[in-house]
Amino acid sequence: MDFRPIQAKKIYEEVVEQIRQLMENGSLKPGDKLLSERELAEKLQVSRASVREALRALEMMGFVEIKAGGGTFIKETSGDDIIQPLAMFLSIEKGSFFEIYEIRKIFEIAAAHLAAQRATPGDLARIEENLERMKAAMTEDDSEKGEGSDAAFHFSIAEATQNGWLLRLLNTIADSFNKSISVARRQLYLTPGHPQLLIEQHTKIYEAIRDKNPILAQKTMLEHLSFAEGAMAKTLKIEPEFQLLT
Amino acid sequence: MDFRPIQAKKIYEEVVEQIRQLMENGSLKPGDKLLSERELAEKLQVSRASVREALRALEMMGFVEIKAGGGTFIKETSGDDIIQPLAMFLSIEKGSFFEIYEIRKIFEIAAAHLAAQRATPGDLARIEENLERMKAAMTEDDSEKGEGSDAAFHFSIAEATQNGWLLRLLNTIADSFNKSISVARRQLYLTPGHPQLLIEQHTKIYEAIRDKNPILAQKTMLEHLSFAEGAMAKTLKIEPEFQLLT
DNA sequence: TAAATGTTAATGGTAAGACCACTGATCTTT
DNA sequence: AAAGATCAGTGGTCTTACCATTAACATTTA
Repeated sequence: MDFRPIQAKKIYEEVVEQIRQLMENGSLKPGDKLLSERELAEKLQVSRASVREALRALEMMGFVEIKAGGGTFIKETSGDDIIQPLAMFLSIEKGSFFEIYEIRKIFEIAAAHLAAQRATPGDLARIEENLERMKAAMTEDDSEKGEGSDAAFHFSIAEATQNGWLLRLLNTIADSFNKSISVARRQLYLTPGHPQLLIEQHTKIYEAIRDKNPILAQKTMLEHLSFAEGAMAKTLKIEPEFQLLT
Repeated sequence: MDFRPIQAKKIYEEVVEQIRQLMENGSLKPGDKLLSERELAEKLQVSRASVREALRALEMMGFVEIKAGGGTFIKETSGDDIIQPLAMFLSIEKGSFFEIYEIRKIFEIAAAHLAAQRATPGDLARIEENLERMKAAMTEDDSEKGEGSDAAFHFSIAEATQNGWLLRLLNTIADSFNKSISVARRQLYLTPGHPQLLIEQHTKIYEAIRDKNPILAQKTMLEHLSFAEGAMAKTLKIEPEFQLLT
C-alpha cells in the first residue's frame, strides 16, 4: 500500500503564509491597515485565537505593528526587527563565541574597506569626532565613556559604507556581543597599557579611511579586532580556534 | 510634576521574558520539557491563551518545539530557525538588491579566503566534485543541472570554512537571492559564452583554494561575483551603484 | 514470558463568547 | 471655532469547551 501521510498543517501557519503572499505580491504595502482580527477570523473561517497567533508571529518577525485599540498595520520593514531573534539567540548561546566573532570580523573588515572608498566628508567628521571622544575619555580615565565612544566609532564606520543592511546587521551582532561579554570587555579597558594601544589602533584605522586606502583600512581593522579578541579570550580563559584573514 | 508613564507591558512578552531568562541562566536546557500550557497558565496567573501566544513567539524564533499531544520542549538551537525571519524578509524586500548582494559578496569572499586556509581533503574533494558536475552539465547543455551544481559549489566552499554560522547565514542569503532573481539567473546561463566563462572562474577559485592561497581565492571569487552581478544587472536593466572590494 | 493490543489520562489545537481598556472619529456644548 | 463628551470599533485578556494526538499504562494474546 502506498499511502502518503496526511499533512496536518497548523492553521496559524497558513494564515501567516496567506498574509506573507499578499505582502510579497504587493497587495499589502507598508502602512496599510489590515482587516481586524474579527473580520479576518470570519473571512478565513478560523477562530480569532488562530488569527491572533498568526499576527503574533508576524509581529515577532517585525512584519506588522499591532496597536491596541487602533488596528494592525503592515510595518515599514526597517530590518532592525527581523534580527531580533538573532539578538536573543546571542544572549543565550555561549558556545559559538568565535564563530560569531569571526562573522563580526568579516563585517567590520569589509566595513572599513568600503568606508575608505565611500566615506563622505560628513562621515569622516563623525568618525574623527568619536575618536577624539575616545582620547578624551582616556585622559579623564572614564572607562565607561571610553567604551561608549569605541562603539560609536565602529558604528560611524559602518555608516560610512552607505549600505544600510550592512549597518544593521553589524550593529545587531556587535550590540549583542558587547552585552554578552561585558565583563571581558570591561577588563579590556582596565588593563594597564591597553587604552593607549586601542587608541593607537583606532587612530590608524581612521587615518587609513581618511586617506581613502581600503587595503590599509581593512588591515588595521583586522589587527585591532584580533588584538581585542585575543585579550578578551585571555580573560574568558578560552583559546581561539582560528585566526582569520591574517 | 514628574510622573513616569505607567507601562502596560503585554502579558505574553513577560512570559517570553521569564522563559528566556530561565534559558539564559541554564535552568532550562535543550531537551527539557516545559510545563504544560495549563500548568504554566496557573503558575503565572494568566490565561492559557496568553501562554500560548508566548509559546508561539518562542516557536517562531526557534527556541522551543511544540509537539501536539506531547508537550513543549526546549529546542537544540541549531541556528537555522533564527534565520527564518531573515529569509522571509528577503522574499518580500525587492528594493535593496545591491545592498544585499554586497553582503553576499562580503560573505562569499571571506568564505573563499577561509576555505583556502582550512579546507580538509574531504572538503576539497567535494568542491572539485561539484566543479566537475558543472563541466558535465555544460557539455550536456543542461542548464538546470548547471545552476544546481553551481549553488552546490558555493555551498561546499562555505562548508570548508568550518564555521557553521557563516555557512547558515550565507546559505540563507544565497537561497533567497537565487529564488528572487531566478529569471536573471537563468539568463546568465543561456547567454552564449557565459557557461564557459563561469566554469573558468569557478576553476580558478577551486585551484586557489586547493593551493591554499587565500588572497588569490578571495580575488578570484570577487571577480566571479562581480561578473555575475554585472550580467544579471544588465538583464534586470538596473545599474549597480557600487563596486565592492576592487 | 514477551509481544501485540486496547485503554486512558494528559497535552496541544481550535473554537466561541465575553468583558475590558484604548483609540479615533463623530457629535455636542461652550 | 474650540473644547469636551459620546460611542462604535479594535486589540488584550480570560473562560469554557471540545477535539486530535500522544505516551504511558493495563490488558490480552501467542
